[in-house]
Amino acid sequence: MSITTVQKNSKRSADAKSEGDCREARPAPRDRIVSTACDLFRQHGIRGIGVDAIAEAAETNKMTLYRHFGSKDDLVCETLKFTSQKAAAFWDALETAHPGDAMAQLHGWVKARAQCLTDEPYGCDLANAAVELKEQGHPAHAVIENFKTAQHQRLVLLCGQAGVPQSELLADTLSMLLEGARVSRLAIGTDGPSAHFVRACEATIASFGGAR
Amino acid sequence: MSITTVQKNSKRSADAKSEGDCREARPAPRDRIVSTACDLFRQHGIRGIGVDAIAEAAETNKMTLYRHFGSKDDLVCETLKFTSQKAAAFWDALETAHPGDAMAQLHGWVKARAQCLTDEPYGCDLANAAVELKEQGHPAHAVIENFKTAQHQRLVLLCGQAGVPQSELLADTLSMLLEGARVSRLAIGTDGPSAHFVRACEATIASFGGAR
DNA sequence: CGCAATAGTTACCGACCGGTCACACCTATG
DNA sequence: CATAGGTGTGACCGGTCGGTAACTATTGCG
Repeated sequence: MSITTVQKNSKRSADAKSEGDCREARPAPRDRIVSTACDLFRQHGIRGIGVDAIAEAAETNKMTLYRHFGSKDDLVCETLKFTSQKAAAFWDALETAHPGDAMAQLHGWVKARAQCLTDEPYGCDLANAAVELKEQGHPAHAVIENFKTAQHQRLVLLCGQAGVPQSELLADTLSMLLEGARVSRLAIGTDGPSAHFVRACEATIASFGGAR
Repeated sequence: MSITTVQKNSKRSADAKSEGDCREARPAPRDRIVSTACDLFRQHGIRGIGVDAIAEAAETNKMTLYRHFGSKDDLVCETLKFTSQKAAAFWDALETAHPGDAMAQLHGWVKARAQCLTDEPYGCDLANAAVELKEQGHPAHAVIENFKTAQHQRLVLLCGQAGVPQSELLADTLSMLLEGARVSRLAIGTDGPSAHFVRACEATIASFGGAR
């Protein structure tokens, strides 16, 4: 029970004097909260973790949390935006890895997404939030829709640049394959359909004339 | 507030005398609870609705609910089994619609699933439960895994009967397409990739040599 | 009829939830 | 040194949650 309370207060004053320069100066409370909330929402679900537990895990307290975020829903939105921003870097890395070669980028997309499937078996935070937050008009829905639409548009663009005929249908297919692989991975595990995500994607791309 | 409390108690005694035979004798409490819980879990999420609200919506009370189900988790499992059983009837209907013609059944599967996408925009109850219930060892996970595995095996069998080469990969692909279409439909709406679910499936089947 | 099983009612419990308050604390800057 | 702003602390609030107890009402069946 009390194991979770490891090291909390008077950390700055004590450590700053005893350990001297223990740099890597830990992030500001707000950043710690967002990052920690991200993890805990993933582990327990948005409804499955309380703001008090989040604050404690972030080595701060509920009052500070509410000074930075107006409500739990607000915090949820910020964590989803946080995840979205990290996803944006993925596309940049893809382009620098295969500059100018859209088809190679497409195959790289498949490979990278397959890696995500094994590295992050919890699925997509945004999609999971969409499943969990049924309340109509919840502010998170806008964040989710923007993110998912943007991700899909990037894929549509990539398929178009690769010169594939019916590029939009290919992008739709690949989007559904990824989304389905993630939820299948979560529901049945590694031995389900998601095991053949790469083969399915490659076969699909080839059937669209992407072999050349 | 009190609008929800429409007609509750002394229904049997009063109505039986006044209205005479108002048959269609409403289901037993247990069945009403399971059916109602199914709907409410869909609308608000499993964690988003309380047992008290479920009992009231089922025109009974919490005490009766707990006489039939050991806990809320138990009720959750029963509702998931209930949904699973209804899904089994789907496959029978598919076979009677196209007896002996596996390829026609496969195309019928696509069509029927597309219909589900528009009729039931909330996605798959079992998959949603898998997303929402993160607790390790939750009894629902076994129900979900059994159901998803069984559904996929039926599809594998169907693809095999249709004489498609690489039938298992085709089944995997179609499974992921369906699962992805449902979550995409839920996250982005009707204009997302799920809009082209049928075209994606048909193109996939054709590319596997299923056109003959 | 009389009995047993099922169902309804009310109240209650402890735990936890999101959110707020008042107040003490620390640290950087002037 | 003094001041101000961000931070930590603990108590508190009303509400809701899952689950239980005790008692009454109703029903079906021998």
